[in-house]
Amino acid sequence: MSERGGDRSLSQTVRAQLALRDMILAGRLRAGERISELQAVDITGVSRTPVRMALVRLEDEGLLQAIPSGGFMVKAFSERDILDSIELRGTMEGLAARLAAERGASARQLEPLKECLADIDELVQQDPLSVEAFSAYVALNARFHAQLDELCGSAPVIRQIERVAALPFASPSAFVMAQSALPEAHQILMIAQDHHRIVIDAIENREGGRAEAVMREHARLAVRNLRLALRSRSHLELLPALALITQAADK
Amino acid sequence: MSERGGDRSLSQTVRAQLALRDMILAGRLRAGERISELQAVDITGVSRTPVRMALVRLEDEGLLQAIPSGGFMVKAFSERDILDSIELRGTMEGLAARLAAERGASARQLEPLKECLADIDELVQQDPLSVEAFSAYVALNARFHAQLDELCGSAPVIRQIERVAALPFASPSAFVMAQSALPEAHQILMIAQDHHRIVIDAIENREGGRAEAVMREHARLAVRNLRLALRSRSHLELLPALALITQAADK
DNA sequence: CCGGCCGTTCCTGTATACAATCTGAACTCA
DNA sequence: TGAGTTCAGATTGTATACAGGAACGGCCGG
Repeated sequence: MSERGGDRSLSQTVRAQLALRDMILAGRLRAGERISELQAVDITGVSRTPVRMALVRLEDEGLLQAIPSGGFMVKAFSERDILDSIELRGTMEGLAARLAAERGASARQLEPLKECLADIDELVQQDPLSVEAFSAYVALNARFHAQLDELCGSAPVIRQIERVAALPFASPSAFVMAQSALPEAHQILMIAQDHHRIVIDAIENREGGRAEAVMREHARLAVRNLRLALRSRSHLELLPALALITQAADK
Repeated sequence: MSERGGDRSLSQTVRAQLALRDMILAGRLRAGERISELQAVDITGVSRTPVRMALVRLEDEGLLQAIPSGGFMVKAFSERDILDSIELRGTMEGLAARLAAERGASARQLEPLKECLADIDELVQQDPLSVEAFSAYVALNARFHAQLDELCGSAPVIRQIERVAALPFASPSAFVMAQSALPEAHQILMIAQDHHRIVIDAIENREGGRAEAVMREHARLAVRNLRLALRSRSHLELLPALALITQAADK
């Protein structure tokens, strides 16, 4: 237990990146706060070179912001930034779905999607969903979205979707865990699953407009989840990403 | 003339980044080719640390691709990647225009846009457009798009648009210069300007759907430009970005 | 008492040395 | 002859030393 960063098979750069990201998401580095390289060295236990690399990577991941005079600070997000990021993801996933529909997807390509669909179906059948069920849903949901995005067959589109979804509050499953204690949870999950089913149907029938529209609306479920969670103030500790929100983001 | 990289006021990292990007865009580093740090040091004349930084930045700019075992290679793009990137930009600019329309833009905000519109009007009035006029158009067009994107008031949206437009073949003015010798040039420019006018009108009247649709179609003009230029095979030297296209992009 | 100037201190940007890993080729053995 | 192995070269990942510059505090002058 002499090394601090955990698994020694990872490169120092990746280790530093993970450690710093965890710190930021945990809210231990507050938004707007300048994060010096030396400080990051102390946190991560690696030397300045990989720390520097990790900071650059976190910057274009969107969690850090470069300071003109040099160095980085933790980026501040407004609530609106979050909503816009979700809308942005929905728009791009809508594009991906439309392209998939217009260009056609073979039965072979659709098969894993349908399997995923069935798995989720089975999951949401249980009426009182356990926390473990929510966890499983998050994983399956992520897989479904990834496979769906792949269907468009366009590397640039996939790349951009991944970039947006890398933000902790814009990923398809960002606020799923937050609803695990809400009464509306089960209903929302079933609606989400209906969207999943519809988009596959639309792609199968080459209905590009329908596929696009449903994916856009699908993303907006995340907004509903977020609003519900914020309103009921329940289990906010399940949303570490909210530490990044500032009431008045300077921008 | 002792220094190689040019302006000494820029940081070594930026200098290396510019030099390497120029080399790539000029096609002097072919797509798929591995680019070693030492080689980059030779090219740029700076030491390995800033070179490494520049390589990382060029990777998330999208021009380079990380090799699993370490290092980077010049990214290869298919013709379809280019078309998809343009569609992607159109989709996101459409989102920005829709948001601007839905959220409303004040007369004060719209004023610079209208000025830009008038400037372009004046430019496209000349019937045989000079090469200088095309250059001026590129600048004005870039300004118009930047201001339009800003109108949505959403930092995440603007950020993503900029990331896509950073690709040399996806920017709003990527293929304008290529048409400077085409007979259809003047007509296309006038159509583009009509799109500009329509989107402003739509935003002014809070017609979100119309604003979005016209921006999507507007981006597709770039596809037409590209196709025309490729078909006529004229002035391909005006399109340095095409050096990145490979017939069969390995992906 | 307040504002501007100067020095100190910390921080980032850059260069380079070292270590570990990967690549490639030649050589040997079945 | 072909495949496996081992060794050499090169290349990347990491650490650290050094230099330039910016932020901060104290001091002096008004």
